[in-house]
Amino acid sequence: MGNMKKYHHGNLEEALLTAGLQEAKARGPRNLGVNFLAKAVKVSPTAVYRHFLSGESLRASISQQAREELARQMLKAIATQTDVKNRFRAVGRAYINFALNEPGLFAVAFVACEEGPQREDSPSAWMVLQDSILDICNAKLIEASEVQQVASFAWATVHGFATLAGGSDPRRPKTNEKTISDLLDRTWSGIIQLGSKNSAKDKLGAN
Amino acid sequence: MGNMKKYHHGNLEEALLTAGLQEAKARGPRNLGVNFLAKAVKVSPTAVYRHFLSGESLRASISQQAREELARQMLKAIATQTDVKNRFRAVGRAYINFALNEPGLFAVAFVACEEGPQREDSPSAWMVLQDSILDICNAKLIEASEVQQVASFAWATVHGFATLAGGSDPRRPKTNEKTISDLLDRTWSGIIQLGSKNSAKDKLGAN
DNA sequence: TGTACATCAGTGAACGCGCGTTCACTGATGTAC
DNA sequence: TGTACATCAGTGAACGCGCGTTCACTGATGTAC
Repeated sequence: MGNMKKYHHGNLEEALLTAGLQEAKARGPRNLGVNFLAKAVKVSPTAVYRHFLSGESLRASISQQAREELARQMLKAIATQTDVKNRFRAVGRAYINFALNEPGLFAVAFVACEEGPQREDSPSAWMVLQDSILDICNAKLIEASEVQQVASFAWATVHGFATLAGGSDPRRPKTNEKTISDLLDRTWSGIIQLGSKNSAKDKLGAN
Repeated sequence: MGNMKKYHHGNLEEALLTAGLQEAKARGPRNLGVNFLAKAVKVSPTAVYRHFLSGESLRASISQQAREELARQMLKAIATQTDVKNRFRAVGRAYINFALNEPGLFAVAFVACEEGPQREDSPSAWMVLQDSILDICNAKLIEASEVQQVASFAWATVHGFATLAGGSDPRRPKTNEKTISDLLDRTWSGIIQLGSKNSAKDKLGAN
């Protein structure tokens, strides 16, 4: 078997997703269509519809896999860190590194899909990031009421930098160590602000 | 004249851009092609090539106009503010408001164009934001050496939030006043960090 | 243990569509004499 | 002031292409008896 030409493919669904991810790595979201991917896997376009409702849902699945790959890299980066602050930095850095090292995958991960995936992301990049914020809360550096706001802020900063730095704009930010480290420093400052929101209120006046 | 059917259109270039922006407002980047826009302006597709080298360069021009509209709204928002901090907040808020109020235009403004525009953005959203950071520097709240880093950080945060909040992700951040205000507070904290980088270094140890 | 048959996972040809772009052309405009 | 002509800005038909999707089909697989 193995190299025998088989009529039945074996695991076409997985093969399509793999081909999609490979193409995403190489060229981004441009070619993630039914005909293209069917050709890549040496299968007729019709066969795709045995495994996906439509081209759009195939794309949604590929996009989800890209997000999950991002989440895995974030988990891997966080694994070795114990300190709350370092855990957050590791998450942020992994997010940014993913965007810089795999711009195609990153773009595909966040293309606007008409159709959402039917299962939840697992692991979920958003959850990994939020968990790192919850850790900060557990360490009493922020309050429970702040968690959502902080998560939005942190996510926005990291995602924005990743998007801009990985883009084609001539004004795009530098991507050296210093810039990224500085960005995470400033993000950390924004997260804990002036200790906590309450103490900030006490120490400062209005505005 | 006026409602007379003219063979010569008059100002087809401008008409194409206007139609493109209108379509961008309504439906985003999906339909900004030669055939579609030619039809919208009631002109044969070929006529487009009298004014643009290719469909791609037409798209690049539309995208540029969208960015310039963003920049104008930022300028308008900043006009009434004198305080450095409020000027920055106004810029950031205008950026976010634009993304929320005109998601189509915002998406078009930042689509990855293969081909860059031939003239510089004018006004340029990036420059407006950077100018607001320079103001902060002039007010001695940050140092000249920090300006680029701060600009990257501020841009990333605001752009990231705008992108995520305007997207379709079910986890997307809330877009109420409180969330946005909090985001700008935290961004401000990150900008000025602990007063200035030097004083921070003095007060804190390594890491 | 072998055979009949339902089910499943593919094939291959064809569809209509919109895309960007080209061609040879023609109607309108403006300028030189 | 009128006419001839170059130039410019459009027309309309046609290209090849890749897209998503459908159709009637056939080869392979697995299960019942």
